[in-house]
Amino acid sequence: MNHVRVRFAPSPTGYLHVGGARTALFNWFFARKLGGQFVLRIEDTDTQRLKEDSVSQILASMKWLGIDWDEGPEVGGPCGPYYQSQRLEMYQKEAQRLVKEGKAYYCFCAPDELAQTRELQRQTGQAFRYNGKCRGISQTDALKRIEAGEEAVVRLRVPDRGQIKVTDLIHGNVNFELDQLDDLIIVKSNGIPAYNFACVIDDHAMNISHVIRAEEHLSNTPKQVLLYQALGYNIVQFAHVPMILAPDRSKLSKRHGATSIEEFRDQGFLAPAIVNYLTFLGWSPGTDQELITPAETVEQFEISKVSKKAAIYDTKKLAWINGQYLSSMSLNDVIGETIPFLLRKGLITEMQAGEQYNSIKNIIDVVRNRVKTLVELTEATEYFFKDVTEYDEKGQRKYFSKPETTDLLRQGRDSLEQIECFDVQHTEAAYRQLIEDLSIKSGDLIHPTRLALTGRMESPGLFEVMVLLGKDRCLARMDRAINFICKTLR
RNA sequence: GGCCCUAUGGUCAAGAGGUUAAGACGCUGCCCUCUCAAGGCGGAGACAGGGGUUCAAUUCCCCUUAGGGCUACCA
Repeated sequence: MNHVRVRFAPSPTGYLHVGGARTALFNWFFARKLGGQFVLRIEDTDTQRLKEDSVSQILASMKWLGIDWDEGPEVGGPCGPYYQSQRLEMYQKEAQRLVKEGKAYYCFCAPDELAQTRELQRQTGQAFRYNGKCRGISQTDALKRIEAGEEAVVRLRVPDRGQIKVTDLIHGNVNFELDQLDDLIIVKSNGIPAYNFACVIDDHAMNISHVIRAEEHLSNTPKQVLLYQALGYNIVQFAHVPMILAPDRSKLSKRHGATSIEEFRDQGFLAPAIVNYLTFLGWSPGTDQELITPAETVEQFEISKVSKKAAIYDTKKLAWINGQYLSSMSLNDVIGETIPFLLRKGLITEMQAGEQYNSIKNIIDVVRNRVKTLVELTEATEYFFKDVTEYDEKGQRKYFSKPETTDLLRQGRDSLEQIECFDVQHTEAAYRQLIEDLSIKSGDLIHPTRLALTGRMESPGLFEVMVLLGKDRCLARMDRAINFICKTLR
C-alpha cells in the first residue's frame, strides 16, 4: 500500500554519536509517520577502521534511546543479510556487470602514483581528478594482468561533460558539473566495494524509497546518481539533514567532551531527554513547544521542515530538558534510573537497594527537582548514605564561626531530642518555637543546623532532611558538629 | 585550490515582501523563601556586510565574508 522504506546505515567504527543518533531518529520519525519500514544496515566495508564491539554498542544505544528497527541485525528481514561484509558477492556481480557493459573498467594505477597527479592538480588549481590512464585498457588485457597477479581496482566511467541534478527534500535541486567528478573507485583492490557503490546497490536491493542521511553526503550524491544510472536502477528520494557541530562550530570530536550517546548516558542524561533534545535540533513543528514525546513527533514530523542549517549542540539546554524530565517522570522510573548511579558510586549496595527501597525513594523524591542530571542527583544524596565528615569551608566561616553557634546548636539538638513523633510538622514546630523563644532570625538556627546535618550550605528543606535522616542520626550529627566547632574553631 | 551546502540574539528556533521580529535555554534584576532548586514578574541581547528587484526588503536575486561538507583503494 505504501512503499516508504528508509534506512540508517552506520559504520561500526565507534560508538553511536549524537549526529548519528539524530539521523537515525529522523529516519525513524519519517518511517513511523508514514507507516513505512525502518531498516538498519551495518556498513562494515572498511576493514581497517572496524572496531570490535562497535555494532553491539550502536545497537545498545539505539535500543536505549527507544529507536527500534523493522529489519536489520538481530531481527533479520526479507532483504538480508544486513551486514555489507556478508553481501560481497552481490557487489562483485554488479561490478562485473558494469565492466562487461563497458560502464566500468579496471585500473592498475598505484596509490602513490595517484597522489602525485593529485598534488600536481592542486598546484595548478584544477579539480582533483583521475587522469584516465587506465580507461583504454581492454577487458581481455586487464583480465590477463589480474590473472598474472597485478592488483586492480574497478572504476566507474564518468562522462567528461554534463550535469547531474540532485533533488533533495530539504535542499531542493542541487546541480553538479560532471567535469568536477572523478572516475570513482567502486571496488577496492582487496575486492571490497567502496562506500558509494555498496550503498547504492544495497539501497536498491533493500527497496529503500528515501535516503535520509547527514549533509556530509550531499556531495557524494551525484556520484551515487551516476551509479544509479549506470546500474539501471530507479533513483531514491534524498534528504540531507544538517550536521551537528561542536560549540566552536567545528566538527564534533572527543576533545569537545561527550559526543557519544553512551557518554551522555554515563553523565546522567535520560534517554527521553536526549531524544527530546535531538528532535528539536534541526526540526521544529513551528510552535513554541519545548517538550515533546516521540509519539507526538511522529504525528507532526515533516521532513521538509527540517532545517538547512547546521546546529551546534548545547549541553545547557539538554541539561534543562533533562531536569524537566527528572521532575515530571514517575518517581519509580527516576529511582530505577538512579539506583545504578548510587551503586556505582558505592553509596548503596545491591542489598540495600532492595531492602531500603522506601527510604531511597523518599530521598530521591526530595532532591530530584533540584538537579539536572542523575550524576548531580546522586551527588546530592550523598550525606543521606554517608556520615558527614567535613563541613563546607565557606559554610564554616559563615555559620560556625559565631561565638553563640555551639550554644544554638546545642539548644536545637535538645529540642529535637524532646520530639516523640519525629516528622516534618513536629521538627519544624520545635525549631520555630525555639527561634521565637530566642528572638532570633530563623536562618540563624537553620543555617548552622543544615551545615551540621549535611556538611553543606544547600539541601532540600531542612525539616525534610531531618526526617529522612531520622532522630538518632540528627542528634549524632549535631553532637559531632558541636564537638568539631569546639575543637577546631576555638 | 576546485565544487557543493548554509547564514534571524551566545545557543536552539518561529516568522513573513509591510510585524513593536515570537518562544525556549543561558545570562541578569526583583518577588517568594531556612539554603539550593523550582515557581512568578521584569531586563539586556538578532535579521553577517555590500549591491540590486520593488512603493516597500531581514524575507527574492547577485557579490563578498564567514562556517561546514566533498574532493580517499573512509563511511
